[in-house]
This record gives sequence, C-alpha cells and structure tokens, in this order.
Amino acid sequence: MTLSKAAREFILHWGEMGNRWGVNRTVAQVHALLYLSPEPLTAEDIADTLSVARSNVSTSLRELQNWQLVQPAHQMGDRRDFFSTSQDVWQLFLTIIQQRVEREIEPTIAALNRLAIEAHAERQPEVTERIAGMHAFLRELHGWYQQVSKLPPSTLRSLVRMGAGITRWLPTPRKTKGEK
Amino acid sequence: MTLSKAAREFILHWGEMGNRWGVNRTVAQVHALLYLSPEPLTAEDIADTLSVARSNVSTSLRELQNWQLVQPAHQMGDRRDFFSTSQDVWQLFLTIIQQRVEREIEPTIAALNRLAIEAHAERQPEVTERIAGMHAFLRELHGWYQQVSKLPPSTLRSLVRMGAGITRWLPTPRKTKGEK
DNA sequence: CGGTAATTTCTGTCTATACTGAAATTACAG
DNA sequence: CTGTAATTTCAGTATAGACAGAAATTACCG
Repeated sequence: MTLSKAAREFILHWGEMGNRWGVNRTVAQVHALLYLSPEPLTAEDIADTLSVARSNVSTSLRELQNWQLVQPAHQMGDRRDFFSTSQDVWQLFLTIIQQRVEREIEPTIAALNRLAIEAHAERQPEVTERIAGMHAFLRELHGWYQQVSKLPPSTLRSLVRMGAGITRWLPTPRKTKGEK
Repeated sequence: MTLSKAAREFILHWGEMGNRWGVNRTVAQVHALLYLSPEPLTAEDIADTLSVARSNVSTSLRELQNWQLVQPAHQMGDRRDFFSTSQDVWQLFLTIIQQRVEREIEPTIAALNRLAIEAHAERQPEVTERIAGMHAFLRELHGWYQQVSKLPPSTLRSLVRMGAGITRWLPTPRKTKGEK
C-alpha cells in the first residue's frame, strides 16, 4: 500500500510525538497508520507500508493491544488477523489517559504513600513534608480524573467547550469580563 | 551530602517516571533532589549526591532552566551558583504543562492544519477527515487549557476538588446520584 | 496427521542518546 | 593583568532500547 504525502507526514509526526512522550516510535507510527486507514489492515500491510520488519510490527501491535488501543478482527475466508483502532479521537484520548493512570499514576501514589511514612519514621521532617505534598497533589488530581472520566462523553465534551466559562455557574460567582 | 532512604527512593522513582514520559532520567533526578532539598544546592552538591558527572549536572540544570523549573541564585561572598525549584506542586505541574503545550501541542496543531489542507488538495477524503478530526480535537483541548490555565490558582484548585460535582451547577442539570 | 500460511519469540546487531572526563571558557579576586 | 575557582562545551565512550532476520510456534486446511 502506498501513502499520500499528507498521510506519510502525519505518521512521521505522530512517531516523533510518541517518542517525546515515552512511546516507541514504531508503535506510535503503527497506531497513526491504523487511525488513518479506512479499513482494518494486516500486519504485513503495515510492515510494507511503514517499511519495518514484520516482527517489529507484531511486537508493536501486541503493545497497542495491551494498551487497548487496537483490536484484532477476522474476515470470513481469511486466516490473517486484521487490525483496527477507533477513529473517535476522544475515545483514543481517554483510553490513553486511563492506561497511563493505571500504569503510572496509581502505582506512584502508592509508592509516595509508603515513602511518606518511611521519611516520617526516619525523622526527616522536610523530606516528609515534600513527599506528602506530592502525594496529596497526585491524589487530588486522581480523584478529579476518576470522577470526570465517568461522565458521559457528551457531558465531558461540553465541559471542555465551556472552558473557564464554567466559573460563571458556580455558587460563589467570580467577576466576569466587563464587571468591576 | 547524604540522602535518607526515603529521599533516595523518591529520586529514583522520579527518574523512572521521567523516563516513561520522555524526560531524561538524570534531569528528572536532579529536579527531584532540588524539590526535596530545603535549601538551594550547588551543581557540585548535586553531582556528589546523585553520583553523576559534574558536566552531566551542568547540562541537566541548563535543561531544567529552559523548562523554567529551576532558578539559579547567588549568595553573598560565594561565587558558585545555587539552584532551587518551586516546592509548590501545583506551580510545578502548571509549568510543565505550559511548556509541553508550547513545545509540542501548539506546533502539532499548526502541522495538522497544514496537513489537512494538503490531504484535501491531494483528494484524499478519508485521510483529510481523520487529520481534521485530530486537529479539531487538539484545538478544542488547547482552547480549554488556555482558559483554565489563566484562572487564579485557588479557583483552579476548587474546580479540581469539585470533580464531577461541577455538573450539579450547570444550566441543564444532569441527574444526580439518588434521583430518578 | 502432514503441510502450509500466519504469527510470535528470540538472539544478535545497530543506533540514538546519555554520560564521562578533559579541555576551553568565563568570572572574578587580588 | 594574573591566577584560581566555577562552569560549560566538546569529543569520545558506554549503554539502553529499537529493530531485523531466523527459528519456533500456532492455527487450520485437506
């Protein structure tokens, strides 16, 4: 399969972005390709299109499936696996956040909890204070995420669209533009 | 300078986290150390404490200053630079987000804008559609961020504390727990 | 049961980046 | 200026992680 210039550049840019956020470049590229593709693709399609080894694609697809970003599907009369990803960007975004929260934020909160206790036992008031501060912050943010992520997508999107305008509706209203 | 066990583990964990999010491990460790330290430290303090080369610390500090996370300071009668970082976790968080938005999100939005036009010119309706979808999503999120990041920290924090409870106050109220 | 297509796993190689130590530069005191 | 402390730059080395290709495994056909 051959890519248009725009598609190629999109995939390259996505690989680059992935890299900056700690995601393997090939993994990000495979995902970008699937995102662009109107139909599911086989691993071989992907390898050919991106010019990477078949085995590399296999590993990347596995990784994307672990992240729940890519699903395999089958077609009648074809033994190969076809892979696809959601084309709903919000859906993708929420999945990625959810995974990173589970894999990184939650374990970190647990670790900080333990370390705050340890620092306290070691009689290190400043260190205890800082670790506890970070711990409280992550818990706060995590609590917010937990609640917000459970909202129906439409509510979530309107919250985002509202932006800071939200403060307009709060019980102790802030000054709005134009007021003195 | 010698670290307590809790401090050492905190720094190591932070380095690991940095790594997962595309930040150089040493850079993250230097920042973690400064975060824990009650007073500003010299580059040499840092190098000794973390057991890395003095030059490596120099580069990491430069990087952290570029990210506006670390500030140099001077003390009377001492020619050395002393470095410190904010101990306000919210402050740190907002700075990091701001930097990543400027360096990565904004350029990506610009690139997607260009690529959507290009894909359209290439008569690739599906590709155009997908790129435009991603573009619209990032713009939406970016607009939200722009507004919210300008709120006074206290307002921001109460929004986070409120979590999904915010929906309670909206003009077209959603069902709240307990209601039918 | 073979036989074959598809896929995964594994091992060695390669590459990008982190890191060190030395050299160069800067800043400043006397 | 000259000497010394502090810092940065730079070139070479080391290392972690990405990747390819071969071998092994799996799935399914007749």
